[in-house]
Amino acid sequence: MGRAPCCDKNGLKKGPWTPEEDLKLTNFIQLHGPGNWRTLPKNAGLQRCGKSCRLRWTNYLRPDIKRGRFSFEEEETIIQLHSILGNKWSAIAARLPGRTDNEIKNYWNTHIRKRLLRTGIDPVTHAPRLDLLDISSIITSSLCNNPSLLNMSNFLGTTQALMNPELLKLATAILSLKQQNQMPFSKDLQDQLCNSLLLDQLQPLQQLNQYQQGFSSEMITNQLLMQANMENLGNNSQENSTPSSLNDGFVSQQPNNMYCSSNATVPHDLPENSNFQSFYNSNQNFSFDQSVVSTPMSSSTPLNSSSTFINSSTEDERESYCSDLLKFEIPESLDLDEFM
DNA sequence: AACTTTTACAACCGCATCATT
DNA sequence: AAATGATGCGGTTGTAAAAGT
Repeated sequence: MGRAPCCDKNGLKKGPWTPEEDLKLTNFIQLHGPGNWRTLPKNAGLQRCGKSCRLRWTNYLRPDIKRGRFSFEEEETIIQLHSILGNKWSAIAARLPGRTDNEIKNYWNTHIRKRLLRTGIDPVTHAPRLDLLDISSIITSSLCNNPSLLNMSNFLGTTQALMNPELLKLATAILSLKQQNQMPFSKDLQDQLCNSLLLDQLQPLQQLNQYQQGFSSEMITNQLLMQANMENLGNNSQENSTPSSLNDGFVSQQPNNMYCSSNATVPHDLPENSNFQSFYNSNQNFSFDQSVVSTPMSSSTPLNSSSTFINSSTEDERESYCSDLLKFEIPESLDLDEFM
């Protein structure tokens, strides 16, 4: 299929719009409607291409655009919708009256994405960023080599201590070599080194308040243990001696997605293979607010019609809320940018 | 106060898709 | 069926304002 340029660029203005141009465009559209974008600029007396006019109108001048700060609920909605729809900004915008796809995309990239990263959530998968840490191999190894790690507080403390990126890199490198039998040390020395890294020479264990309460810590733990066990089964049948009590106690759920809503109903229009669908299938007690996840294209019910807004919430408050939801924080010392 | 860096967001670009000829 | 044109969409860039040094 051929694709002609949207307009003749010669002599056409680019860059920020002036108030005069805005006025011309607004007046013309109010009088004649948008009509044909290609011919509009000429008819409206604008030295712009039609595409530029369309963008200016749809993203900025349209009278039904809600400007100003995103409300807390809008933000929550964006996050939930993004976890289902991905970067389908127009689809997300369709469920947020008065907001444009461009605005939501910008807000995502400048605020939400960063906040999710800070709180240890992968903004693409919406799952805890375990990918940051090749932690499963560490846990697998340490569990097998040191049964005392089965003590939960030790386990979690170790996990948190490993957030030190330098130690983490060292530990993963050593374990990687160890798994490939490429360690230039004796087995005893290897085990000693691994255990030392994990237990003895790391930072002092920190308070684990955040990990010791709420379902989220359990979910994370489950996921870690699941991964550890899976790798154990797949990679090392000889070492597959993890006590069954480990499975019994913790590997009962496998949540992939950390978001849940207290007043939950079930979306019914999701693709069969969507992450959400698989999550939902295995977690029927989790679901989403119908007001948030409405049937695409069939519902234009405003999302905020009967909801409580928290417009005054600050960035910090929002972050705090996010952390409360997720109960999973990466220490400040961990440089997330390094992993982006 | 001057300079540098970071942040926020408007605008652009190129591709995909749909409609029309 | 193929070519062409219009529009929609998502990724990226440019730049003004704010924050930091």
